[in-house]
Amino acid sequence: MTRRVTSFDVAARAGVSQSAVSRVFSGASASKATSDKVREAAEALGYRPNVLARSLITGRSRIIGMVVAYLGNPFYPDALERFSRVFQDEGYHTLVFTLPEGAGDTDTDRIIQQMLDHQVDGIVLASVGLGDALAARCEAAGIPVVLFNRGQAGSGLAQVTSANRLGGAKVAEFLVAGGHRRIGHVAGWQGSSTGRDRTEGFVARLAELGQEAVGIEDGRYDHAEAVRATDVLVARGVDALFVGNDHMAFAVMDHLRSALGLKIPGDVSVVGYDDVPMAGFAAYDLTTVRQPVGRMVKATVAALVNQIEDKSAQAEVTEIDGPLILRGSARIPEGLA
Amino acid sequence: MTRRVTSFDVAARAGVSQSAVSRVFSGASASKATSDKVREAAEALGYRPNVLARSLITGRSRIIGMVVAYLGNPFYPDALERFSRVFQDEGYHTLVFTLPEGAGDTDTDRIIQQMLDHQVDGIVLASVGLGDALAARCEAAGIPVVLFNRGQAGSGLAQVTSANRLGGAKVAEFLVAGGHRRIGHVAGWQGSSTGRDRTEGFVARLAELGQEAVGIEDGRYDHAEAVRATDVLVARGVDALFVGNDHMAFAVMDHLRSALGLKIPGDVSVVGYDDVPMAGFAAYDLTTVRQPVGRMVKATVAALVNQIEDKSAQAEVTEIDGPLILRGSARIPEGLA
DNA sequence: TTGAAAGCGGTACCAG
DNA sequence: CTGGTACCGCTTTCAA
Repeated sequence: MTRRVTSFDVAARAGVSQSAVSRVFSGASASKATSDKVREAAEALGYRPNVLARSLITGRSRIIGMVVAYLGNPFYPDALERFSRVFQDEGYHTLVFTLPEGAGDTDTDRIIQQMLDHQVDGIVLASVGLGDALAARCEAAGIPVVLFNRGQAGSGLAQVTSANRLGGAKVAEFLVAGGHRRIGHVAGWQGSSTGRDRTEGFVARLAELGQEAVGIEDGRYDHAEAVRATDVLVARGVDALFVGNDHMAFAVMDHLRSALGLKIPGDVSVVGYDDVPMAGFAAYDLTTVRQPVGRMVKATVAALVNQIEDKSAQAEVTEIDGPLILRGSARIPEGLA
Repeated sequence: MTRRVTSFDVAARAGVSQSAVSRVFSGASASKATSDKVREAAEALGYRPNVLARSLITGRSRIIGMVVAYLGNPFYPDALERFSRVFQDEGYHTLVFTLPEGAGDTDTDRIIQQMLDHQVDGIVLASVGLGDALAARCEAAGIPVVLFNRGQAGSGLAQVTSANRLGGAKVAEFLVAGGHRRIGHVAGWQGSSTGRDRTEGFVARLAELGQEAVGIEDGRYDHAEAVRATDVLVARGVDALFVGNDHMAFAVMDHLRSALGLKIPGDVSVVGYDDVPMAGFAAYDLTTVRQPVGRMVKATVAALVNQIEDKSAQAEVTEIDGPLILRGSARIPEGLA
């Protein structure tokens, strides 16, 4: 293990000052002649600037802290993968923290603390709430935070979601147009903005169409809960089910078919939300609402980078709109889909 | 945004030297009196040591670089989650890199380079090969590498896998004991040690039991390929299928049922490998081989930390053994399961 | 044990 | 544009 090559080594070999080397690699002004000499020497020596030293003085680490909670829901690995890639393209790197199952404020606190210790330039919280105290700490430290796929009213935090209310409304339209008159709803966790918004949009549009849900049960984004909710709704004789997210929807369809012996579609139509990769399976050929994950991720990154680079930038609340595509095996109404 | 509190501030307030503060926080020798004064002052000021500065001088960042390739396969998000947690417990943090679909050596090269730039203390490659040149670079930089869930013969790299050969053999026993005589195999990618080993163990034990597979097709860990392979094998009249991993197995079962209209079990039994969370679905109540993910992760972390802390430690090849549990909906032989 | 001082490897401001 | 120099915040000898 040979000693690290430093900018001094490069300077010596190139016959310039160490400052010159620094300028060349930090993109500051330098004549072409100097630049060439330096690059050549660096190349020969295998020199790479020390990121730590740079961060120490500039005060920016080019590292983003990312907190993910539900990696069991295929939506998040997908998002994580995109994040890491997009950040990389922007010259940032991703320090990942996962939150235990029943994590409390203490856990979140510790994690945030660790991020601050590492001088992250920004934080992405994927479906994780942030206590007001912590938000304040981040603000005091001057670290931008963006909430991904979850809003927090009045938090003053930047947040990116998709048009969940609109999505919920579309599902209502879809099912009603499909001739369903006994529609049930296995809701996403009502403690989350995402869950609430979808439900709200759904219920509101249903009412506009002169209908009311046969029943609404909170599935809490949990398989077992979703199954329980399904049983309740099936007992009330639903002919269609709107499930708060695909992860639950798979379990629900599975339960309907295997345990309850119902046909989908036929006995009951099911519509999910998220369009996670698994939706490709034939047996789970779910009618679903596509979330524009790609654009959500890009918007999140943009919002973060924006705040990092321009400290005066406002924390904005972004709602990604767009063609929420419905498709799949539910009884498809004419003119829709 | 107030200026960061430094060890000097704490020193001033505690009435000691800055060195004293440093010692207290780096666990070096200090009298109880000093220690108390310092801690109190630190507490009052909200002081936290600057990780970057510390890393710069110590040469250890306490950051692990982790490269993941197939986040689409539920096995990996699960592993990632465990890694991040176990590393956290050990006082390390996880910098995540994802590899694009058809990533070549260039991509891996760039990623490794970035890790080196960040002075990671160690690298975990989850199912990603590492070119010899790159391995050499890591070695030169004195950075330990551990291959997770994939071996690379003669690489001299530390690697952790489970007993894949044994697992494959157990599947052979299981299916034969279940009375199957026309067994097919949708293999895991034969370019991977994991895939090869499972297949080898399977084939060898089958031979010992006086049987031969009706057919072996490489599924390449890909849905479409697995489905294609399934068609081929079904055409040959298989009554049982061993699929190289659960991710493919779900697609295979799905195809068998939905497209081909076969009953599982009944027309054909299916055994997968990995025991990813989805296996809990009733319709996909897959008979599967459980990989001891938890222990694999712990072993990987241990191997890495070991090499980091004791530079003279050997890069070991670990094969996690243990009760590979078979279960699920396949035709279950007496005395097994 | 303790404090003073020398770095770790860069960046940024300075005068030239 | 260039080189000299202070400094980022901490760890680590070294004497005292």
